[in-house]
Amino acid sequence: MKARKDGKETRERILASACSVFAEKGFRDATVVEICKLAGANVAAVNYHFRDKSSLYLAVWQHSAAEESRLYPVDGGVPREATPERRLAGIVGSLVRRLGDQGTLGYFQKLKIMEMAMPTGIIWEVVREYREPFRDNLKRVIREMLGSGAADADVERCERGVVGQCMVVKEALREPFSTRTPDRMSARDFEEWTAHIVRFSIAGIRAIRNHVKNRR
Amino acid sequence: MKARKDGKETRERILASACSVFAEKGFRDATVVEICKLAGANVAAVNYHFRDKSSLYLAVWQHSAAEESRLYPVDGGVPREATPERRLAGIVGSLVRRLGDQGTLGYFQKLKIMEMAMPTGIIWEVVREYREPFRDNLKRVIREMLGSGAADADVERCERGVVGQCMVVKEALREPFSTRTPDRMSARDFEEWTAHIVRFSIAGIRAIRNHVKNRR
DNA sequence: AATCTTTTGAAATGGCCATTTGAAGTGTAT
DNA sequence: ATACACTTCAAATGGCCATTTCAAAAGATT
Repeated sequence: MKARKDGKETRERILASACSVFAEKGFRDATVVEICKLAGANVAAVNYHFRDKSSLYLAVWQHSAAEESRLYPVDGGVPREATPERRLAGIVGSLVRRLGDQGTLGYFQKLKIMEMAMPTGIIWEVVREYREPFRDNLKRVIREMLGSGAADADVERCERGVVGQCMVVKEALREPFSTRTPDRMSARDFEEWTAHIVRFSIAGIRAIRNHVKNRR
Repeated sequence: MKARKDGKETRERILASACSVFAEKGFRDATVVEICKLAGANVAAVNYHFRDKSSLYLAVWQHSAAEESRLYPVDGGVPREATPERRLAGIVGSLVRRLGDQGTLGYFQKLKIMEMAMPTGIIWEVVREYREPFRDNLKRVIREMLGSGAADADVERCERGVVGQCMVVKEALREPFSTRTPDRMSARDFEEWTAHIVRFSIAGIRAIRNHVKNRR
């Protein structure tokens, strides 16, 4: 009946603050007080708009996952008919460009790493839903490149390897594991990383293809 | 003057419990009460033997890092005179075998991932000390394989890629990112992963070498 | 303007947890 | 045996934080 707009506004301010605070501190170390202070809202607003901290966290994930697959599609914008090599480049480009997102999505990468390292258990469903199409797509590309002789395990290992290479681009370059500040990475840097990973991986996958052929 | 042995014993029981509890829950979510209960000791014992929770965490890292470089040397047991390819295999083998350690060290890999995702700031010094020789060694191997035309950035990217591939072997295969249970991986599985990563990476590095040559 | 509903605010509640405290217990040395 | 330092213990302390509560404020509807 009575739809007030100010309510939705603070809801979104809180969601935005929650994104950055959760990403900075993790689910456990982020406090509701801090999120609300950043949003210029009262603590009770979290209860009112989201029920509790966990549900707020879930909302952050749902929002971010949806936004991410909108801005960085799983195919990287490369058409399905393209060669597998070009499609691989599209996928890696998407993965790496996400890391450099300066807007609402750069933080989400950190959130994902944290969740991988110490699962809260709150967002399993979301992850499965948004990750499965991505993995399936990447596996399909790799399977084409490997040829018919490849086993599922071969595909899986290559897929893991590609993702692993992309993951460390930014996250592993932090204290205490590095003294570099990855926040300084430019768009050019990300392009170079993408090109590197694609070149490296294409050669790697071909080597596995050859090995598989000789194995039989 | 008066050195009692029972003191050292509970100290070590607490240290052992701390290893597993910290690895299971992370620094923040692990509680002193739980650690002590597992160790069969009183809460105050942490204060007495380690000063506080942070120092206990530090002690866990110092212990684990020392143990790790003892059991899994940075060169993987391959002599310095061996070909870079063989030395690479030694390094990757060390990295991957660590993941499968069933003893006191399997947990430490989780701890490292957590610290990478959400640094506590407590153990920076330890990480730098134990990681630098490892990275230097790996970079040296890769530089040899890349040839003299390679820039530092090329070496760095390859090095990151190799480490990234190793990292995801176990950690990324967990809920919610996978439904596999990596605890079931056998020694054979780890060998296959090692062989895969080595083959993949040698081909990748060669491709980068060729590209670098043509670039000039 | 009067009324209803949505939204906000400040303070209170209750739980969890690291750390402290001071006394009691225990091995070691004289 | 006695004294002494080392070690353990149970209970208290104090801080932090999510969540609740209930009254006040304010948009919407008539």
